[in-house]
Amino acid sequence: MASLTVENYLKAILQLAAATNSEWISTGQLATSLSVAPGTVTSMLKTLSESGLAAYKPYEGVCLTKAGRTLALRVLRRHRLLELFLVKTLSLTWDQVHAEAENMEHSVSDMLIERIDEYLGRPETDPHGDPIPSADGLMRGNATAAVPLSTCQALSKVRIVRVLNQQPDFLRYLSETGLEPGATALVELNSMEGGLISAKVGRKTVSLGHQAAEQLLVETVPQ
Amino acid sequence: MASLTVENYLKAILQLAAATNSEWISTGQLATSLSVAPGTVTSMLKTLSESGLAAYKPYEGVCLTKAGRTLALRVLRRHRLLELFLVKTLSLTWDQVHAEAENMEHSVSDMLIERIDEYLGRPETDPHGDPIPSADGLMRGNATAAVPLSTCQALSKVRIVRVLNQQPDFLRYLSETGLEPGATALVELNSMEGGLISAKVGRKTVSLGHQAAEQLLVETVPQ
DNA sequence: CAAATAGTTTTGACTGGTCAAAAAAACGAG
DNA sequence: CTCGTTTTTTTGACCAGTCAAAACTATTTG
Ligand SMILES: [Mn+2]
Ligand SMILES: [Mn+2]
Ligand SMILES: [Mn+2]
Ligand SMILES: [Mn+2]
Repeated sequence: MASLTVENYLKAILQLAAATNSEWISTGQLATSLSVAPGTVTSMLKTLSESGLAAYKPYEGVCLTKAGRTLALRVLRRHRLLELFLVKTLSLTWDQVHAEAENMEHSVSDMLIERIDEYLGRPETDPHGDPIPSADGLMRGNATAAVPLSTCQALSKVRIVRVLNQQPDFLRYLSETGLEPGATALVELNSMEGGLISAKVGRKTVSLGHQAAEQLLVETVPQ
Repeated sequence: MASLTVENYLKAILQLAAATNSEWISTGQLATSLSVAPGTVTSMLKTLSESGLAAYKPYEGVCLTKAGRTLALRVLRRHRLLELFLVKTLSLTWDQVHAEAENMEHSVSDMLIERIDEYLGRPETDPHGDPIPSADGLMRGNATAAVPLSTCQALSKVRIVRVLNQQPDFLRYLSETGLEPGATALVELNSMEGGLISAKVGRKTVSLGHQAAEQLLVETVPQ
């Protein structure tokens, strides 16, 4: 029903809102995120508003309605299930699946998504640790108390649960060093002054800048 | 590069040409096949012609160029590999996969298709027995001497290799009766006058009208 | 062969999505 | 507050894809 374009706008609004902890998103943020001219966004926001998918206040920004949020979550669900499916069945790597899912998310039926969900055993997170919205339109898994690796003290034992920066280069670097969701690491050093953090992963010790370590969400593991 | 619409037109031209054994396809045929107004087709044919994908002669019709044929075959390859992949991994039925692949065929990368091809073991035919164009742009498998079931004499033993009519209802009927590609059948009766043909499939005998039997391509099996 | 019919192209219009550049509004120092 | 900067909206234009209906060709058929 909703066009590919509308789906992309709604998903972008949802994700920007999540990333910035604020319901309202500005025209400019959307334009940047979608690589589109600001005027283009303005006109699309009017369209979304007219179709009841978003509330638009000129010069203030946009906010999803119930219906818009539901649709956005459905697209996000398709996206994340597809990512996991491609990793599981075809061994694509986690740095490849995003681009692939970005296109496919608009062209698979609900029936197919249900089959994929079933096949994967109703997973809760995608390959990047991002939560998969449930079939009934809820965003799950925001309960877990994950914190950025950059905030972890030396000697704490942690498990990586989510990666926020999903640039392919960064993801490949993480794969090389073993810092993937599910892996556990022992923090050996966290130096404010040096701006870096070292952790033992497997038998190797890897060091990351704070900037990078902020992008890794971990949960602490009882020793 | 080529839009979804262009891909659909090219694929339709290719398949109409195959179905009618003639390079040239009329505006009207395309309009029917794509469920679009004739005038719409005319203007798209000019576009295809300008981009070097097809040769268009007003009032005569259209014919794919080398480039157009290559692109059409790539789309068809994606379509058929996707169909088989969905059947194999998610147990979709052969009457469901066409609709699904019709949309997905435009949104999967060459890399993904290569992975699927590898995963499936470089298959030569899709779930309907249609040949899968090769990665280097050739239509394979036109060598086999398959004939319509309707032409088979009584007492001949045949293997079903391809189904031409792919209406979901028809396909489901075939599944019920076991007349799927790969299955063998023993022709018990082929009556011109009665206009029907009976064959033993497994332990059951099934009868088909000639119209339906024409849609089943078979190869004879040495007794 | 001419008239009727069938098929095709043209015309004019519309929608959805986009951009560049001009105009307007909001913001933030001083 | 007021001027200059940033952000947003408006304007006018464009492209792809589509339709309905009129105009035109081609093909039948009497
Ligand atoms: Mn997308
Ligand atoms: Mn993801
Ligand atoms: Mn298609
Ligand atoms: Mn098929």
